[in-house]
Amino acid sequence: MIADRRLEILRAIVDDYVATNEPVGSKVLASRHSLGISPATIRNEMALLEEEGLISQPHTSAGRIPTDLGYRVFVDRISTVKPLSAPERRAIDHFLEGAVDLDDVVNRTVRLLAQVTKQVAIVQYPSLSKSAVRHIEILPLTPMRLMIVLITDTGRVEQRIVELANQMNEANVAKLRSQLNQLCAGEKLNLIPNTLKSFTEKFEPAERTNVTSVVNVILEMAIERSEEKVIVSGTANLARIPSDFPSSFHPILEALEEQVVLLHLLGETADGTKVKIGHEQDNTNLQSTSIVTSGYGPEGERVANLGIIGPTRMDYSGSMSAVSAVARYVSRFLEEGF
Amino acid sequence: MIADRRLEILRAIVDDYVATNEPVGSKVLASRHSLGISPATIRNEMALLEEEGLISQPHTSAGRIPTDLGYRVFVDRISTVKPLSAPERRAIDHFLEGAVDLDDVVNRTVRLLAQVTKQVAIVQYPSLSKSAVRHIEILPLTPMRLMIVLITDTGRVEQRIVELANQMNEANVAKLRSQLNQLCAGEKLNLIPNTLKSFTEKFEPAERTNVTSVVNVILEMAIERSEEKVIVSGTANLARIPSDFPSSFHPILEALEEQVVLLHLLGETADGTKVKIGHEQDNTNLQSTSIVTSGYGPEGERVANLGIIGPTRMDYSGSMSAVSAVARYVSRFLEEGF
DNA sequence: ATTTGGCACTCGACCGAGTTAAGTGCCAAT
DNA sequence: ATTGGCACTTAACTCGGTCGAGTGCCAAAT
Repeated sequence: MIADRRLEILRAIVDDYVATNEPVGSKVLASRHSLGISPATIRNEMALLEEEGLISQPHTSAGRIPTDLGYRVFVDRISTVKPLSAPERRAIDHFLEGAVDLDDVVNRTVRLLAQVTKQVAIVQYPSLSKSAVRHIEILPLTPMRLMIVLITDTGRVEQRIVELANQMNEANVAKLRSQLNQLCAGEKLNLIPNTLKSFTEKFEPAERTNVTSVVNVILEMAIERSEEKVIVSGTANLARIPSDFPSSFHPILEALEEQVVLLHLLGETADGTKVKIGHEQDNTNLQSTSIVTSGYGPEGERVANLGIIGPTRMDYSGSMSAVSAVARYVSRFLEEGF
Repeated sequence: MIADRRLEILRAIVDDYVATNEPVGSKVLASRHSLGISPATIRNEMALLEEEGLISQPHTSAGRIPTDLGYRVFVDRISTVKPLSAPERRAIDHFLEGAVDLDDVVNRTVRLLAQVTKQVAIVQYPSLSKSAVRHIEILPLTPMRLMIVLITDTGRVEQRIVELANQMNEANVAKLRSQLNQLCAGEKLNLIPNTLKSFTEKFEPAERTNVTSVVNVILEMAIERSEEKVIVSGTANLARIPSDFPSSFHPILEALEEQVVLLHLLGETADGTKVKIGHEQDNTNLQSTSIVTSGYGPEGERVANLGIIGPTRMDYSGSMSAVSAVARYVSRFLEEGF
């Protein structure tokens, strides 16, 4: 069990280090924070904190900096919810006013998040598989070519073009459309394959080839997990303080360009705000960074994640407040519909 | 008029500097390139090149590096089309196979371009205003809410949701849809406002409110220049060689996040491949960079731009070949349709 | 008249020694 | 248990000296 006073000192070290970006020594600590104890006492406590692996010295004659574990303890046991500033509050309350479609919502969100936290923001599109079909539209472009549009209840719209083997007239297209909608409307996407399993069987052989093409495209749109899209904003913030990433941030930028990496980073969607610090992450390119994520989407059924990524030396309280506030607000907005 | 031999020396300096990233002196120049003249002669010529403002010395006892003007002369008068390597050729010939929609095409293009040139790639979506309406679709979501989908002949799809003041039944929606398509199909987007000018007048006052809402949304979609979208890939390449951007590349990353800046950067769409070098650009944040752009789209009517951005010290021949090859290929692909 | 070798000169990069300042650990005194 | 004092460590900075790459210029060679 760690003594309270020692935790208080850890907090002071984290606060100071985050603010100044310089290892903090016992003397400045005593003078800047009024802890009521002398530098010598602080030194004793710091020795113990170091023994526990919560802080370390870059070199013998330098001050201390928190380790990843130190930040972890800070986040879990010390940090308090930092209330957002009035302007931040105001920005978050209004940034989605007048958003026209899902793209717009996601784009505004990622930009706001980057701006408020001064970090790199990441927002995942509401995952298709957890949402339900609102409408399927089939448009004849030419007699041999259809456009299929799939609209989900999260406001997402996917379109594909399908080439037909045989001509298909307007009437048949209309019939197909209404049949498909009758079957699929309101159905969860991951159940669609099951729903359409025996759909093609009802058709005449002459028509069946075309119908099969259409159904296959719809299945593709419904299943396609790889379509889980992620967007990023504020990469410039990485370079704000060059010393944050001593060994060049080329690898970090590289990682941020890979959809797969980002998806893995955001992790499983779930309620609440989560933090991953430095080496707690698998990706070796990102072990000098921390991420703060939160699920969002309709109450009780989080449908995607959003979050920020920055140096391990970040303002955790502020980032966590901002991320969860934005997630809450977007969730509410999505629930209300556009 | 600059003597041929002097140009030959300029070429050698550019080649060497691009390859090594180090100021090049008269001795190495004489040994690496077999120019048939002694270092002393080269020194004399270099003094003249410097007088003309084509090269400069970082400091008195260093070799020479090309100035922006030097690169300009290199690009205009010396550089030859560098044939693409076999693997590059092959990559460019196949990267669009199996692309499913416009998003997919643009995304693949930007990634390929970044990969081939090892620079930051920028691709503009085919501009709406120069393309024509292929189809307008209206879907009733609820009796008070419609979704409008606009499909252009460049394969672009825009959707908006519109709230109605009064209910509207399926039959009326269908009527409206067919009337709108009759009027607009094949029409250039920038002519749409004119086409629909007096459209609402034909309707009963009871219907007119709803029809006006719908028409307004369509006009919004047609006019909306700000919807000109640009995507970027390969920002990690900026950080590949840190010394390329001595004074931190924070400002560059920042500029690359602004749609407006990117659009301005790509400039007017036009045929052919264009190069802007260093200070030839307006944006002060980007004066340590050069950009290579090319228009693409159907023959004779270029509809958007794509290009790359990198340090002024870049392989201009290679970049220009790659950019124009990719532009050519995408144009052909778009012309054929999906 | 051009090219070339030679030579004195310039200036950043590198090296090593010395100094400074921040910070520590330990110990004896409170 | 806390504190002031003190010896110790070490990165960062400074200074002088050397080294080497590169230049410009001039006189000799072609």
